[in-house]
Amino acid sequence: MFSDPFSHLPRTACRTIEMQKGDVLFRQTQTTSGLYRVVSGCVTLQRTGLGGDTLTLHRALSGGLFAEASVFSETYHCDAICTAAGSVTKIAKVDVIVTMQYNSAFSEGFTRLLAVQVQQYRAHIELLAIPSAKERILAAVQAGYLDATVTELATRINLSHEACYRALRGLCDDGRLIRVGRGKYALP
Amino acid sequence: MFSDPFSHLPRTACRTIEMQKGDVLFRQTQTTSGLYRVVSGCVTLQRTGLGGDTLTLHRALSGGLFAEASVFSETYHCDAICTAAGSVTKIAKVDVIVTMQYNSAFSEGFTRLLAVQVQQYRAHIELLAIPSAKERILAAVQAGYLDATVTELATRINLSHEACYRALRGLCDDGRLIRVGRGKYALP
DNA sequence: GATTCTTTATGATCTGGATCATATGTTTTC
DNA sequence: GAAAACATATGATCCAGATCATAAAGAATC
Repeated sequence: MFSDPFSHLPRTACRTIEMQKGDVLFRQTQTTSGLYRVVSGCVTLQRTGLGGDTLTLHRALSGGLFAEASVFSETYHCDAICTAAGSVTKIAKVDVIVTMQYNSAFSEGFTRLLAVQVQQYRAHIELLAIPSAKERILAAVQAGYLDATVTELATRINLSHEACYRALRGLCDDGRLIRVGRGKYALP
Repeated sequence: MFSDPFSHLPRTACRTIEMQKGDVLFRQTQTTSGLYRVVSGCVTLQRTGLGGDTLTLHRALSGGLFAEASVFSETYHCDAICTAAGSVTKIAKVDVIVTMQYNSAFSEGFTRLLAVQVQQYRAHIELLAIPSAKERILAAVQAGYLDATVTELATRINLSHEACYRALRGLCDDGRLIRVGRGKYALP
């Protein structure tokens, strides 16, 4: 595993912000000032269309970054709203830009981090395209998605938890998965 | 719109490769030598698990890049198989690495390109999570997805074309979309 | 220009997953 | 330690989208 590229930044580059549900971190069209990492809680990125309808663009959870592209843009392209209380670390855009220019380890690390995310999102999109619940779950287990609760897995792959449990049982009946304990499954 | 960062590379960095269906561009565990852009045709990235099952990680179409992360890795993490005849441009890893270090316009452009892709994939994943066909299609039209055929739109958002057409009609009946022609729909 | 192929479009039927309902076991809260 | 909340798990029923079938229109090929 690779170290966090943001550790190359000056300590002053990172500022922790506490947030309550409903707090707005930034608004669309505001001048960009930084990117963020969620420490705890949840932040939803969304955009409001001309008709007033809200389009959700991302839900950033604990450990996840968001607004990376703001480094390259004058203004934010959406709103960031706290949807579960917690805290975020704001990483100052100025420091990111300067460090990118003068510290190649940071520059490379940041780019690598984005490239790996691209990989992961592409794979996830392919997985979501698998029509059958059973096959999708098997692929998800193979891809290492079952690292928390089964209900979280279900949500993550767009299934109800009932469908998820049933398919897990079906896969065990088929000998394609092994139930090693309550909520725990392994590949044979 | 931003220019292609790869235009900063020396001309010798890019090599066009013709491919037939079934051709292998690289194999998992092979030493990395470059990343690719699809000129025409289709390339599928896949990984074979211990059980012999194949997991599709990405389908790269015309204009799309793949194997960006190979720049940061010793070996390819999957196989790249041609699934529709055409050609790809192979971009030499060595040139990417060197240009990244000495040409900040390239470095920044490449990083931006990845950041924008992250944004787009995240938004796509949120869209795929919309349960109802009608709402998913409306969101897709709002997000600009209906830029080709309705059947392509349907596939892209994991719906059958029949469900897609029916939902489009429903949205028109509701006054939430306007049918401006055969296969053409606009927002009110 | 005729033929073939593809896209658009619709109706009927089927089905796999969603929803509803319930129970048990585990974890968290007080 | 008791109560509340949450995760795991299952059965029954429902339903929204998939599948099957068909037709018309438009694009591509010869």
